Amino acid sequence: MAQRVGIKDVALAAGVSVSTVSHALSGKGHMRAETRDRVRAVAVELGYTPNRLASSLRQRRTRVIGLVSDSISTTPFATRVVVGVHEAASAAGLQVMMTSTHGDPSVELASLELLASYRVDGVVYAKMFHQTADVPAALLAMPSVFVDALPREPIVPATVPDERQIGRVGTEFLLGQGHRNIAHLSIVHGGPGRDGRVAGFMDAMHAASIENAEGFVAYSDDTSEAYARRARDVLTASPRPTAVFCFNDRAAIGVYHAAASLRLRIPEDVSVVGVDNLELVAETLNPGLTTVSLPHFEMGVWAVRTLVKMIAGEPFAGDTPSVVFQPGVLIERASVAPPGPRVTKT
Amino acid sequence: MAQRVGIKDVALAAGVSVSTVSHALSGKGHMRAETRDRVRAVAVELGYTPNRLASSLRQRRTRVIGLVSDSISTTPFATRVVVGVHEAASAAGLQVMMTSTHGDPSVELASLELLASYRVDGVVYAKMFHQTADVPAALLAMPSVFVDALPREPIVPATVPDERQIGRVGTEFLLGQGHRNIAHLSIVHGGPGRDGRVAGFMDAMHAASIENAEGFVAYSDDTSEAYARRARDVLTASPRPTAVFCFNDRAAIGVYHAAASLRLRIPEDVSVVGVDNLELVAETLNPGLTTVSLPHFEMGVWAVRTLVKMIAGEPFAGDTPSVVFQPGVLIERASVAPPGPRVTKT
DNA sequence: CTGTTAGCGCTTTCAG
DNA sequence: CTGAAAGCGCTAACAG
Repeated sequence: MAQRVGIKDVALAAGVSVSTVSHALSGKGHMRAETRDRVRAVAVELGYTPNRLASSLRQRRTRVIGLVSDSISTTPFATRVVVGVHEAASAAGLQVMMTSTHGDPSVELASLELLASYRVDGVVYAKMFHQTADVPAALLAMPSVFVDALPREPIVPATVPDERQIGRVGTEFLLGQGHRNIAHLSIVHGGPGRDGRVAGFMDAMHAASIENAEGFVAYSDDTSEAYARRARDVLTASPRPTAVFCFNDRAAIGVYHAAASLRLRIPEDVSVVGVDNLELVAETLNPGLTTVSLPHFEMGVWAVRTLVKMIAGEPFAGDTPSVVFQPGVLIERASVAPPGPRVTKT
Repeated sequence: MAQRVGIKDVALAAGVSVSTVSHALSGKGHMRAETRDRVRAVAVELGYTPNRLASSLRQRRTRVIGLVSDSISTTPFATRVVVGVHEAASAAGLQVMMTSTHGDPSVELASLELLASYRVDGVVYAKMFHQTADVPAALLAMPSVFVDALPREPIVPATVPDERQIGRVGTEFLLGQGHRNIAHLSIVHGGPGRDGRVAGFMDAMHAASIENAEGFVAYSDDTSEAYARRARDVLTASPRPTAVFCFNDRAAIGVYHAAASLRLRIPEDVSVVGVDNLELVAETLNPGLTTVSLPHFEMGVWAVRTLVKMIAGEPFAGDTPSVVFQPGVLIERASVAPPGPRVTKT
């Protein structure tokens, strides 16, 4: 059933040796164009499908990379890095074998060993929330790249979102619209994401000569209900902020709910900016949510591109730019307007 | 760098032959337990990672399956089948190589050939919207299963959502709450999804002895704006429906928007049920959307399970149950309430 | 420019 | 119960 015709059959049919067929098909070495074309013609005629197992075995290179992540779907982010990885891999002529570890170290180890047994050329090791992580020993045996995680030891290249820039971009947009009394609804659970965005918020506020910006940040648990409650506090402060920059889109949903219950209109009474660009959410919200898009797709692409270089033998030195920070980009929708005298909208 | 130790090294270190190592590791054939254990111990001690390329080449079986879909991310559905496929594959000891065709037949062909060259044991061929599709010739050479698509020729097993049941379930829930004047907001573009759900709607209405149910269905284009417009028509009809069953969650969003602009409260003035269970959306909506979940995960699981059987040699006869219809399940949130005298909610 | 030959690392009869 | 040997299908020296 499966491809019966092998390189031998092609050789036979074309009246040449197998090595000639191999050369003709791979284009390596020089040979008479005529022979090459004839061989190729015979190959397609016979419906020859080269056996990559055999060739990989021989060449010690599979053109397959592994993608191990702690989740392939808990969040839309995961999907975006997966897509980025696949697109870049496909562009580089690589296939990808993906495994999901559910965050379990023992299945992670098993996954890595499995990938090793398939002799993948390298692996992309992705986390779904920006964090610092140990480098699994099994990874050291092959080229690998971290995504959305910083290796505790700088022995593996990595890419993460530029959280600080993200905080700055979101805040600056609000500032640019004329807001000055801007609250930042963040999360209590610390980490690179929270800390970076808070820092970016401060940067922007300070740059705009707004003092005591620390006083404008509120901390909440990362659940819709908690956000809604905390947002209510924020929106009932006095003077009431004219805008709130949210840690993520979920927090923004909380602000929408709180605003609705307080009969505050968005964006007339309060502007809101999120982070994540969960498109489904941002577009469902009424009005649409202006938000900073996280660079998940880009991280996936960068990861396989650098992996490709490593596979090609470009050495990774722990001191060359081993981590790149990907910027976020602001996606403008309708949840922001200048502050001040109420603007009427239809 | 990559695993240097081969079966030979293990044999040498254990003082046995390679074939003994092979047997010891695979557990095939009988041998003294002592020898077997010693060999195994040596293997782990040496950090031996069997080379699956070699074994696959020899055994003519890779334990890898292909997953080709027209998109891996346009919709959250895609992700759910991908997850289902991965979970089931992993449970069956299979790896998966995924390729995305972007709906382009030529890249589809290339993908299929690539998978064939890697000698995958079978392939799951998935579409992201329920449809009927031709069977690519390249698929015939290996075991394969269709997902979310019916093959035009019944030569490949397939699984699709039971659209009619889905239509029925959504409608019956509303009926069960006491609604009788129920509108169905559907799409103008025909297909198994639309037709099935409309039919299910009719089934339920007729079973409840409600006549002229056809009159209750409205057709819209599948965009948020169009849905909102059409929903407005529906909600301004007289008598005004007390509930609307939507073709999908996007349509439900349209109803929410229309209701908001008409100052109708959900669920007090109008109940709404969607289809898809886009969780992000359903939970963002205020109140949460009650909706029928589509069986994408289940389809992915079913697909690899039947693929596994086919690979095992269980023949596929075109007349055995070659297509299975997966039911949807109703996910209850807050967008439905009994009709009638207005219920007050805090 | 083309053919011969020796493996890549493993599994599997078939002997011993 | 264990080992020797043949090969899975391909590539890469090396000859011719």
